[in-house]
Amino acid sequence: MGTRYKGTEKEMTALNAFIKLVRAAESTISRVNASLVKSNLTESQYAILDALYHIGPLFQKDLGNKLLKTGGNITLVIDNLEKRKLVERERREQDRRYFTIHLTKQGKSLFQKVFPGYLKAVIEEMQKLSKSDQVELQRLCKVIGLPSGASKK
Amino acid sequence: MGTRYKGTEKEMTALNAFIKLVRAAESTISRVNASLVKSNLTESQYAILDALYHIGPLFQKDLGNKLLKTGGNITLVIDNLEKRKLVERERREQDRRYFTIHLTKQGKSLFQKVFPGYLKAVIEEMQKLSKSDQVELQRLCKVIGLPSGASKK
DNA sequence: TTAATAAAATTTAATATTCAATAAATAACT
DNA sequence: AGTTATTTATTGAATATTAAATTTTATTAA
Repeated sequence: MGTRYKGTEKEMTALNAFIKLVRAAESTISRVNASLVKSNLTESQYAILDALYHIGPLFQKDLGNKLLKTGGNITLVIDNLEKRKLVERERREQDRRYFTIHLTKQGKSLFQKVFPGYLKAVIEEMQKLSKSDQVELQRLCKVIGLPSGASKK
Repeated sequence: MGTRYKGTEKEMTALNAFIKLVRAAESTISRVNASLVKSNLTESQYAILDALYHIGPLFQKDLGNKLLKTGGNITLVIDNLEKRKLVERERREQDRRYFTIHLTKQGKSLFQKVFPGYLKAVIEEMQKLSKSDQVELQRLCKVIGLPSGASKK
């Protein structure tokens, strides 16, 4: 496993930690996503429905920030969701640059149908770790996820 | 942070661990990938050059398995690398279904130019954690990354 | 040996993703 | 007011990604 590169111990530790982190995330995501196949939702589409359901209507800009995606990407995924009438764009009258995206009745209903299976898949993945290890993983990932130099004032 | 969903403690722990894992991986990847911009390599292209450099020539099938990508995807990324003359396909005479992919001189040279910066970026990311925490992260991710039911005989 | 099966790679169609350029609307400034 | 700058969203071009169908080659079975 890990890298074949032979370097200093410090390099090897960092490289192996990075590789295992990325692998763990990617393989877990792909298994969890299998729960979305039945409803013909992609991961990106699901992520948007999830945000809208649990947070409420959002601007495209906010969705992009939350999901770490570019504006162009959000535009297209919203387009595809809108074609299926799962979400709607609504122009904001106070500031017409914004579109508020909200779930339609069908979008809400589809999400409610899909979420339990998604949650179940996540739990199945995470239960490979004890509860305390899951908490430990949260701690480590929280640090790693911070933007570089976040500790600087 | 974490999910807005309100469920049982077990659900919340699993969901938050999953979300933080995915976030940590994605945000780290995007920062590390910034080191590839100068050389006009995408993440996928870099991953293939890396594998070929550190492991040696591989069949497309092997690359797909190693990188967790489909055959169709590998075909296209190899196409794009081949256009830039960074890799070459070589038909295997013993079994003409296979192509051996190997680095060209230019591919090897480009990789050698890019790798130090990539490694530096990885180290910078991982040094947010102490060495022992990096090792701990490896341990947790190794478990998480295993296929579900891997413990079953 | 022929027929069926399997395996590696390619192609096609659909969606995703980024970056860069553009359009439209608002905000800020003189 | 009028110009400039900023912000949100869209578009276009390039690459990525998957799933499913197809092609080519090799293996197995009858």
